[in-house]
Amino acid sequence: MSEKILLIDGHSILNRAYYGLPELTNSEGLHTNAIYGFLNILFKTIEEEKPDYLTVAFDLHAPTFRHQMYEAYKGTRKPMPQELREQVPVMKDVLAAMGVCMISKEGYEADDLLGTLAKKSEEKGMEVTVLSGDRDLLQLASSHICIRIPKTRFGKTTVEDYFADDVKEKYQLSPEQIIELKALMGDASDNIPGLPGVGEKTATKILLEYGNVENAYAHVEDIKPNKAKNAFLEHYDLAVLSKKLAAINIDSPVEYDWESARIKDYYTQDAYDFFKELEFKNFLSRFEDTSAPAEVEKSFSTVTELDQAEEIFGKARQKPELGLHILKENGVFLGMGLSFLDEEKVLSYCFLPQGFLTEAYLLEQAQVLCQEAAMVSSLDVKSMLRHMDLENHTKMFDAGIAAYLMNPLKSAYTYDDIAKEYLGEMLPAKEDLLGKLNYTKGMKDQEEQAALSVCYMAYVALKSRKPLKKALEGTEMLHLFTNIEMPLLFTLSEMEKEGIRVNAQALKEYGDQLYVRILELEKEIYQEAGEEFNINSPKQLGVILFEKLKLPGGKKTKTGYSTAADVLEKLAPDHKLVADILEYRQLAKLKSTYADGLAVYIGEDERIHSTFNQTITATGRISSTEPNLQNIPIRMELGRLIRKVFIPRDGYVFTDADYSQIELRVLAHMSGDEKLIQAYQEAQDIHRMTASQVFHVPFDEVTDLQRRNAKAVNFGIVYGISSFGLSQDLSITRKEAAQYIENYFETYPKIKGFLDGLVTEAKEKGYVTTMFGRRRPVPELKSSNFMQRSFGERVAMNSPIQGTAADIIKIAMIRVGKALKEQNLKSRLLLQVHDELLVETAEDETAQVSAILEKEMKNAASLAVSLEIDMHTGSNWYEAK
DNA sequence: ATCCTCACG
DNA sequence: ACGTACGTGAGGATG
Repeated sequence: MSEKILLIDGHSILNRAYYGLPELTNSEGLHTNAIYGFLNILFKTIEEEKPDYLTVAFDLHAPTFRHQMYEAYKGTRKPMPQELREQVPVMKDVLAAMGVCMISKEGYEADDLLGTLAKKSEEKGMEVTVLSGDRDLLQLASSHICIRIPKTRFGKTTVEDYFADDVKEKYQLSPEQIIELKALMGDASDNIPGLPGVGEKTATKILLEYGNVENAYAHVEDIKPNKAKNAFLEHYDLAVLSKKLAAINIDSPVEYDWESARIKDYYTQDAYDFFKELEFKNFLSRFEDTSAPAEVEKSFSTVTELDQAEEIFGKARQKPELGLHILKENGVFLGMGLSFLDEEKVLSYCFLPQGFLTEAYLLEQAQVLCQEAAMVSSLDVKSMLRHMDLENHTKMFDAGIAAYLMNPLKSAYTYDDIAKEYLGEMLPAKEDLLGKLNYTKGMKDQEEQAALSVCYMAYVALKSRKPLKKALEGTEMLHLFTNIEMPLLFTLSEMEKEGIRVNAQALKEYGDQLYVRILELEKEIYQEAGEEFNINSPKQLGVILFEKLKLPGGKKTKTGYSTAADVLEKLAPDHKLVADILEYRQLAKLKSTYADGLAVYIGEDERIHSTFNQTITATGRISSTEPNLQNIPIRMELGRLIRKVFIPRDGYVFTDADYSQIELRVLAHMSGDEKLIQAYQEAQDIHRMTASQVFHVPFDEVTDLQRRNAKAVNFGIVYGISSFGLSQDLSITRKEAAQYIENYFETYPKIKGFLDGLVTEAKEKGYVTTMFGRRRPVPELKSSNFMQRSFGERVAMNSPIQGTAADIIKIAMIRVGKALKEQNLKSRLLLQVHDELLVETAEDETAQVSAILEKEMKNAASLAVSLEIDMHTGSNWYEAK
């Protein structure tokens, strides 16, 4: 069998990969998507073709012989974007580390080198594959030279193969005629001029008839489309030049030794280090044998036998420090990871619920371990607490929360990420081990891999504790972690376990009522529109409103017309159809998200147990999911009625307390603006006071409009003021909005200084902080994009305010929970909605609960202004607000 | 999977 | 000139 050589057009493939793949960077901010894509295509091709030789050709910056021929050739390719340019030298280094042969030559393009090598290799009797994104190369195709053109679209790569016959089939022309084709039609991307008015169609026709440019010119009078004939007469010299430009030089003076291109083992240590640095985890698995041995010995094993398990648990109970993870998916227990240090060796086990190793037994053992160990670390302590009753122990360490505090912008805190960042170890991620399988399926089909993943979780939890603690110390967040986040975790766990009672019957009736009206509206809308369509489809609705009925409003979103409420509201007064659609939307939302949506979460205990997530938001707030109980309607009366289905257990009432303008008070404190502080000390109605001071009118003469405007400005300040945003909100001009803002800053002079200071600080340090030291990085401030940068500025202004308010209510929650227990009350904290706490209060404890809420919420932080709350009791959530 | 819309603070 | 208010989660449509 003849030998095979693979030749690659380096820049062309990098280009393809760059534009075909989404942006990708490693932790250092180096762009890596082109390199990643290149390697992907390289590995894939090598695996498919199994070549004996490999060479990558790169262009140099030096001018080529084409420049001497044609002045305009200079401007050729459009300039490379910086994000791609920076990847080129790294790509070459990676290839060098892999021992891949590379060539380039002054005065010649990669095409010419590839053409020369392809032809020479063919002469030596080899099978040749040329990999390039450039169709120019098709002229090289023969029965032994295959041109492969990868196409990357939406992350998927398909490859088109061209031997000589394939070129003929696709273009009706021989490979050599591709040069003629280019000469006639030109190539914009290569800056090759063509004949005006001659495209691919005409060019192909001419070539089928006359074979080549010269012969066509000889018969120029017969050339069919008059336009082409004239173009030929006028610009024949141009076509001849273009032909020379398009022709690949297959006789470049390259010195090339095939032996140096022979494929060796490219899984070298150097390459491994590179892949690690670039964070190409998928590729690292190719380096099984050459991977660096870890410093500490590790062992990962799966346990399914009772006697084995008992021995391990016995050993673990002697250990001071454990890593633990309980794996549950969709409410099903799938396994338990346990890790500890044993004679300089880290042992990690995954216990699977099989035979005598029942779920109950394993969880019981886990609880015992948690009670007896001096320190237990886990990636998610709260999920563990679901299965066990633990007092608020200070010996628990939540590595997920620690990693979140270090960088709250990540979308997840997985063991492989934490290992990479805090242990410097590259562990295969869940996706590497199981692909797209979830753990439930993974445990069935790939038990070993899934179990290994569980081992890693316990292992990373154990090992990352100290580095994470160090990192928290170094960023002055250890106090925040130890005294706020960790205790809060226990409070949140209790809230989740407690749940909130919901009247399923009432909820059903509410939904049924909505449905009656929805059907009515649907009928009317179809009539008014003159046809039936899906009202829930913004696309279809846009066509009906703005094309069929030609209502004003035009385009707005990328994909078509905006049908958002603020757009429709402008049309509603004049068009009943639009008003009906708005009402329909409102009802449909209430029914799908709330009436129907909540019903499925009601448990056997009549209660809904939401999950409160502590590691989601960028600012430090908590979030609520499955279901979200932090966005239950209240602003519109019809929606607000839903709150009547949230009821306390028998013999209890609800006590609801919410902070009054906590964010504005935080702003007053943090800025130290005396005028705003004073305003809070004097007035109950801060918005009226603001209006009075900003618009220079006596307090009692402030009009409703003035108050409304002042309120909007107050909001705007907290959001990171911009005149545009304010103008949108108030439907005024930007100029007017800017005037309001200016007046505001004149009235409260220190606010501007404070907000500007936050932006400056963020630019200098790269992050902003809350009163309690919580950090939020603001990488957007470094962006070259104006929009992104402006966003960064608003974030820098808003996050310390929103985040400090979040810190304060977290402190209040911990203290309220603690006080309820210490006073031996039956009442329990159920929900937190950012500035509001809801307590299920035993009827005979209402006074104590009110006192606790009042005291703990008001005293959670000591500010220059007082923290005030509004408090209500009621027999359901509607009544308690 | 991603967009649009809309519910809350 | 750019094209937005800050922070979330969920449902439905659509590719």
